[in-house]
Amino acid sequence: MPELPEVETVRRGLAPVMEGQTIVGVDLRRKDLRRPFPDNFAERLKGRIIRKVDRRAKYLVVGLDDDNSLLMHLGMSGSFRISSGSETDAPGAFLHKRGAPGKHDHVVLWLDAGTFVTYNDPRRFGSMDLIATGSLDRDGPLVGLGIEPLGPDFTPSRLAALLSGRQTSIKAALLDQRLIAGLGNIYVCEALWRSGISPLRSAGSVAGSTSRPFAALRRLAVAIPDVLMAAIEAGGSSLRNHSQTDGRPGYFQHSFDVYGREGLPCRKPRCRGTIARATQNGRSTFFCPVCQHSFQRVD
DNA sequence: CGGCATACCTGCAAGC
DNA sequence: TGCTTGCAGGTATGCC
Repeated sequence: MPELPEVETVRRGLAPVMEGQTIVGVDLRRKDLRRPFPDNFAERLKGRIIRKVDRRAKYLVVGLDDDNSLLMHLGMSGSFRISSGSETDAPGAFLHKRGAPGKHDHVVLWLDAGTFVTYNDPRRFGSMDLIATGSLDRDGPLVGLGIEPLGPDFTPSRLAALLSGRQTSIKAALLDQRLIAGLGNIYVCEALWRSGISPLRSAGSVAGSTSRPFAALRRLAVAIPDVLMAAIEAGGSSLRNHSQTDGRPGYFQHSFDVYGREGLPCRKPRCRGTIARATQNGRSTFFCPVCQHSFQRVD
């Protein structure tokens, strides 16, 4: 998936075409993604006016005029496509016009401006839920999510407090959505590389104390929002399954500094290291063993 | 509770 | 060329 920058890029693509629109038709092409769709999902969406398209961590939060919110997660391979039909088209007509629907087109929303918003997700790790907007902090998938790495709460002392005392690796801690919500495997690797921190170190050893965070922690607290914002500015990143809402294949994959660069030279100025790959918690980690120092390992 | 492995699903690239 | 294998950005669950 799409990590935070990709979801934000999708949000920016969807908001101008969806906000203020009425959902006049819903084509549910299967009964579930990762989980079943909510009961009467299509019926509950039909006729609703879309107020706002927001984002929380990696979730899209679509506020509706009946005070419910449509929560959508793109999983590993979800993407949206926007296309235009005509006012007299029904959702089915759109599919006929285009010939056979795309193989993994699971949901089509038909908006009253004649726009079709199609959700495609080959691996079906995505999800869609309807939750009362007033209960989002008590009910549904947003419950328990950690702080937004681009939000005002994301400060060095807050980050130190979240990480201090933890024996798990800094890599695993940054991936834990209950602590910080929105980072994924790519941007954790990138942020640790920028900060010169080994992904193998324990989270607690990076943090220092809340009142006096270590220098490495302070570098990390800068690198995380920096790398996310750079990716958003670049249009979000895209690997093989992700695409922007207009169908262009995406964008940032050639500008990763460490992710996917095993065996290639480290890009830090004056560093002569070679990017290595390790496995942590079953996932690939890319790092430079020379400039990302490895003392206090978690092995 | 913390930390880790595993499962979910399909597509693709690499290797034989 | 065709088959098999491993790997992929996600979260949820269960086990110790």
